[in-house]
Amino acid sequence: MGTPDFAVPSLEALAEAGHEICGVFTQPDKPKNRGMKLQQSPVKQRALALGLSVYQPAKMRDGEALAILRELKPELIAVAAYGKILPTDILELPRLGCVNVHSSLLPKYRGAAPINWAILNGEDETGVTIQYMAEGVDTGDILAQSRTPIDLNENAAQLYDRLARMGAALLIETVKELEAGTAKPVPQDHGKASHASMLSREQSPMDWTRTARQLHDQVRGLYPWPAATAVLDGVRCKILRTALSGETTGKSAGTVLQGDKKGLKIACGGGDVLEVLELQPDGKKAMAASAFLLGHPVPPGSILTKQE
RNA sequence: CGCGGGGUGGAGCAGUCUGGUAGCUCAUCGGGCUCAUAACCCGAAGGUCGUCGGUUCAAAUCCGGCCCCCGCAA
Repeated sequence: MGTPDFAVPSLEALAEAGHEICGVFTQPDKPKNRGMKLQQSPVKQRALALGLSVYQPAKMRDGEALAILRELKPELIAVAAYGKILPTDILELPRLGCVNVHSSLLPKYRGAAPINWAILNGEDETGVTIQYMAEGVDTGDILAQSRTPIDLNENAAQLYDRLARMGAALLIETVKELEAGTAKPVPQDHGKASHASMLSREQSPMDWTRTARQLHDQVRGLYPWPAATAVLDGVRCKILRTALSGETTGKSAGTVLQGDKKGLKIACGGGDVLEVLELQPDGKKAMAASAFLLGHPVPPGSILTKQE
């Protein structure tokens, strides 16, 4: 059971490992994007390509999903970013249980957007966890965990891909242990739990009174959606990539220190300096900050303010 | 028919409303200056203005069709 790109490597890994996949559950096709065209989830697309049976129940609690699962008689249910909460009767159905691939080091960052929040909070390490599923979201016993450092310039999309692959590999190992009966579930330390809520566009506007590091983390953590944003020369831009210049300045936060073909440097809170490398104006493609500046002068001394 | 922005030398933009020699910044090439330079000065090359058709003496500009890119909303 899964829906977005994150779940695809796990699906592929299970298939490659030779497991019999009796059914793939994913969210129903939904109207998305320009034109509101109906769109299949990445998991559905991959599953169909693999010739697997796909099920897309609208609800998990109305008995329909349960009926399907009773028919399929799975030994194990593996879940990765499915986007639906499974009721107890489903959790108790498979002989080997229900396991979930979660992209954080549980009990930290339970919930919807663990990868983004790890970066937003400036963590230097994260990982993936395979857990038994319990009634509370991401509260189940831990079966396996794998850690990885977060590079200072890695963005959420890059980390997302890495963790998706790590998660898939760890899932396969864990399934092997479950089959062999050697798995050792460990309860979470609930006292250390934290929650990673869904992202929203309200987190996008950059507040230049924050430190360069905080803004850098915001840019990386919100990439590619909803993305950090700033207004330059009256144009709203997604700020896609930044760098910590390492310089310091006495100018007040939000002051443009340099805005030419060599780059765009802005004073942040605490006298730190953030360099904007790549951005995307509304209605345009992503471009280097220096390219944007050729047609949109942002002279040194200008003051950037937080967008409404 | 969800809402909206855009396609102009290699890059980013102006020009379109109020048709009449296609402009700016950067990059490129040549020359100069300099101990030197990614800096500065002089000069040059480079564009079927997305595409098809219409109106007109004349269309980047006005009208209509089509293609492509992107933001929002979901």
